[in-house]
Amino acid sequence: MLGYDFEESLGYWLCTAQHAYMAAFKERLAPEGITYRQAEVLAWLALEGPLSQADLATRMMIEPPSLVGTLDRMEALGLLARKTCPEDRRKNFVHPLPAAEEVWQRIAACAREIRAQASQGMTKQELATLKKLLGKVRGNFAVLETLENLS
Amino acid sequence: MLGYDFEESLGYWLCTAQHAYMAAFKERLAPEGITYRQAEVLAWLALEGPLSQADLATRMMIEPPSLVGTLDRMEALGLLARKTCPEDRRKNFVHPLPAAEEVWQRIAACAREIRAQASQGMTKQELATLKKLLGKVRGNFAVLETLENLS
DNA sequence: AATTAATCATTAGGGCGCTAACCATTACCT
DNA sequence: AGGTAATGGTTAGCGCCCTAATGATTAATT
Repeated sequence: MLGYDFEESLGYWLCTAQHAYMAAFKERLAPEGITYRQAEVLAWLALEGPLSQADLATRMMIEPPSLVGTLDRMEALGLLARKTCPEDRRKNFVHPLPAAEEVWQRIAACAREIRAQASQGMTKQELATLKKLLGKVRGNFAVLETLENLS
Repeated sequence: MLGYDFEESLGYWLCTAQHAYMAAFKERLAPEGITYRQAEVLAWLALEGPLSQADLATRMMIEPPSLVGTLDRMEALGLLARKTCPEDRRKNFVHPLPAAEEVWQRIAACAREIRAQASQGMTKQELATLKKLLGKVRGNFAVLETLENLS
């Protein structure tokens, strides 16, 4: 039967921890009437200003087609607007609308709460170690992607 | 603008690390003609034998309706069969079929490879620390769920 | 200048997640 | 026994992920 032993696997711990984190985040977001991905769009726009859809998709680590539906819904909600770039008329720049500002304020508060809750009972040392090791995990896979891009 | 600073957030590291892990896993699984969730079904059945759909959903940390489609597809592929339980005719027990065995062998090998790659360049100490801290994160959210269940 | 190649957004189609609502079956309870 | 939960699986409807293919625009080539 070739037992696999989930508990031993790093993937298991990674998935359950991330699942718990995201579930808590989504739960806090629900009363605000917004989804996680919509919140992330507002976050990136708040941080970097208007972005093209391709740039936004890169930052969110999804493919451009995956973004279309989310932007459609947010546009319908009056949270943002797509404006074609005059210099390159292929591009749409995504602009947050005034209604987005107050929503973003509440969302950022949620994010900070969740962040604090996630690291409860951890020393600064432990937190730094955790981030460092998670970065190492990501790096262990990123190497391969780089090599693939060279072929 | 109330900057949020993604890099500082534990959630950011958690999501990117998990994303890299899962992307690599799915990529290895694709040539086997199977998806991640289908692989997970086979894994649980291999570990615990036939399970009801509700029990399977609990282990996979999803809701029972989310499992229906995946099981339908696997049944169509001839990987498993649903059999109604004689003692409680509400329940379906999910049984792996012979075709699933060879698939599971290859999948388990993939899982072990990814697992090894994820922890490359880490000492046993670091790995243990990482698992422990991830467990702590999960625990920080699990507490709340428990309290909610009491209300 | 005209053709070819690359880039951007979108649609189409499929996989997987959720909640709410619906049956069928079983458990509980007066 | 008979009515009322509670449980197990399903459907319906929506959100979000992917790849492959399309149309529009811009860049690069010859």
